[in-house]
Amino acid sequence: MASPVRVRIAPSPTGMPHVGLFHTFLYNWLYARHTGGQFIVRIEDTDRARAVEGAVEALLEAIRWLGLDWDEGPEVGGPYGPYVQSQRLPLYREHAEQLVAAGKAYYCYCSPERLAVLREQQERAKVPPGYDRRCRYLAPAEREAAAAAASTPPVIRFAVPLEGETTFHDLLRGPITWENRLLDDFVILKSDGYPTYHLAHLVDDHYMRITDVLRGDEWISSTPRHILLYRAFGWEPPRFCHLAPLLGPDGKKLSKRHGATAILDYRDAGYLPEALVNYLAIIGTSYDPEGKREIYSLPELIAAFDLQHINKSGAVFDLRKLDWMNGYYIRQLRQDDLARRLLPFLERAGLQAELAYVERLVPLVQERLTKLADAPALLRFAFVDELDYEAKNLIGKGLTAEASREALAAALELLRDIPEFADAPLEAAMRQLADTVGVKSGQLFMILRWAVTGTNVSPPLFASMEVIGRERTVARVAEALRRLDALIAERGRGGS
RNA sequence: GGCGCGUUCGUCUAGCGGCCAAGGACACCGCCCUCUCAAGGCGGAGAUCGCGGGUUCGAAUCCCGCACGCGCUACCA
Repeated sequence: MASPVRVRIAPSPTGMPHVGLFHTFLYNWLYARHTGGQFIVRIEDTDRARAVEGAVEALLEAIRWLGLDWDEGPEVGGPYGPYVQSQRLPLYREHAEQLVAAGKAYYCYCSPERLAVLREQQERAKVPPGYDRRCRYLAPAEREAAAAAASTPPVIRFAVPLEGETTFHDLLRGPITWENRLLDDFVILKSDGYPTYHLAHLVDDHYMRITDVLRGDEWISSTPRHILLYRAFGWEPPRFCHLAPLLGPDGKKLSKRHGATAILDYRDAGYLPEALVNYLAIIGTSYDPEGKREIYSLPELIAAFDLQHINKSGAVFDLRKLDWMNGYYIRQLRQDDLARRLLPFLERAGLQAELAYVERLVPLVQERLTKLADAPALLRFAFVDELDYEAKNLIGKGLTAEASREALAAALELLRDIPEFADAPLEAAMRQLADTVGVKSGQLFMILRWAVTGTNVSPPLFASMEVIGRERTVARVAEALRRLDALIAERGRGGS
């Protein structure tokens, strides 16, 4: 390759960074890493009306959380900075005026009101909407009069060639041709002095030496304008690759109304960054020539990434597959690693614990978790002694209250006396006890499950007992016995 | 309306003229394992490759129409 690949992601800070952005982010990033090129982050904050406080910070935080990075951009700087467009304003004005001086752009004094009326008329007349180029043909005297009459500063519009067509080559889709007459004279510098995307991204891409633009396919129809602008400046355009969007379940472009789309929400819900990266990377493309493998570490993704295998059509973001993948990644984690990651989720649920204790809990839940945030519900019993359940649950399925009580009482004895209070011996002893008492082991176990964990869905019973220890187990079973006795007594008195 | 892009199981994908009466993954169903829930193992159902024409000995793969979906059509990106 002639020169190293330089790609960029150029988000506008108008909200919390979401999965769609990171899908595009990842493709750019992987492309840069695969080719040994550079990856740049540039903040496109030229829309002052839609700016959102904290969006840039959230973006950088999300990048770091996912385990990704950037070579040039905010915080790290670089040779072509600044990397925030609002800090480059003079550059854009200068270039817009340069085009005006060359007769390739012009000041437009039309008011928003006139433009609105114009658009309305065009809609009614069913003609393609677009600026009617009134200011393009103003004589010098008329221009002065218009300038004097205008209440706001003029915008600068690009003078699109009236005839001919513009073609560009898309890396994914081949040549795409547009008739110039379909393009109107778009604004490149707004009246507030800020550039529009069309001007700003292009000037920056040029000076930042961007070689490849991988962006959403909603930009396809704007690309001919960009090509025209590059030509007007006499610059060589970069290569373009327009990516299909991520879709919601309804087949429309993924957006907030589809539910959780902010990357950091996924972090807070207990998704692992490596799982999210893997899923985001895999969706819309493929890495395996056999078409079978889907689990890839970041280094493996970098090695396997290939522009040629990106799909041209939009892909539905499937939460269920992400869930599966997240659970898979959780299962692969080392115990101490999972424990460390679980800590904040337990804490947030009000379950305080030492890392060492959580490490002992991990084997109980590791293969049962889809998300880290699922852990507190499953492990609550290991932190809290007051269990909230109804006494009638202590009556075994198909058993009488009395028979259940007898089994529970016998189990309590056993728990007090058993020499080794551990998983295997406990299970063996309890099976034997069930036999001698005359209940099925499954019946006994469920009674004990309620007694010890307060639910009917829990981690394996005896391993759970071992972890919370003899003392707490015995106390809970004793408490269960009291509740069952109370229930039996109440029934004896004629209660239901 | 105009212009553009797209179209393989419910979803993500493999496929780049014969190896495809279309393979894998998620989800779903069944069986096994099993102290509940999971995990795991095995198996099943699921796409006449949007439709219609061509080209070819042969098309999911090439060409042309049509349909449908999505996108753009702002002093938003």
